[in-house]
Amino acid sequence: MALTDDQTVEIAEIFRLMGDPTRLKILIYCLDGPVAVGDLAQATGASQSLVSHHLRLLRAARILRAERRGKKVYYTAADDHIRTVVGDMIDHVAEPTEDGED
Amino acid sequence: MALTDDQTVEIAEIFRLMGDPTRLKILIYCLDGPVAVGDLAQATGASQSLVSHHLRLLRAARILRAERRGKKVYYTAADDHIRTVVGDMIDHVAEPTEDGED
DNA sequence: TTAATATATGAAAACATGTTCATGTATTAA
DNA sequence: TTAATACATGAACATGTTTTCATATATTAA
Repeated sequence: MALTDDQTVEIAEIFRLMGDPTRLKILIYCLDGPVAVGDLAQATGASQSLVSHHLRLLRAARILRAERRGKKVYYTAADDHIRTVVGDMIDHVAEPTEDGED
Repeated sequence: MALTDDQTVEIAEIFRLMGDPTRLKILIYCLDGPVAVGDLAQATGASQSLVSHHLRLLRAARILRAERRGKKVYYTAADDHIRTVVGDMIDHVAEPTEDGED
């Protein structure tokens, strides 16, 4: 399968956003269902401000989607592709390597 | 599934490495079989030096593996998890979004 | 050995990113 | 309106990353 240059850059951008530990933690917490910003800050141990900054990037890239309910804003994974990619990577790290070089 | 902090950081590191366009191009070219460094430089349009620098990072993270044959060094994807993750992401970009927000 | 080819590497320049702090906006309740 | 809660954002600092350039190492051939 051949990708255009734009598509490659687009994919790289998504991987890049997943490539920061704080942001990845936020993303993983949002995989199973909507989580409020405050709860994400608590769960990750990051400041509310930092979580908001990261959420903005994840939202802009359509990795997460936001939904306001009253005072709180809840974030969820945008689609199942995201869930699958992260799930595969978790398998990659959890399982032993093919060639036994662990 | 709960991940340790170390595992999260490890996964983020792999995503981060996939998150640069030049590096991702190199990785994608290596998915289907061994490719020599010079050919990667030609295919990506990057300098030989830059390709080598990126290859070192991808090799160190066990995303790619190197194999020398004579004067040339060939690089391939280290295992099928990598192929799957990149494949899923290609699907993610190639296919329309679930909610039609395209 | 010398020359030619192929790849790797160290240092520096140019650029990008994560984080904090202070402050701004939105929502609800009194 | 005022106060309280929840989240968002701009500016600045600190740190990290990508890229280039020059040079080094490895392999083969003459």
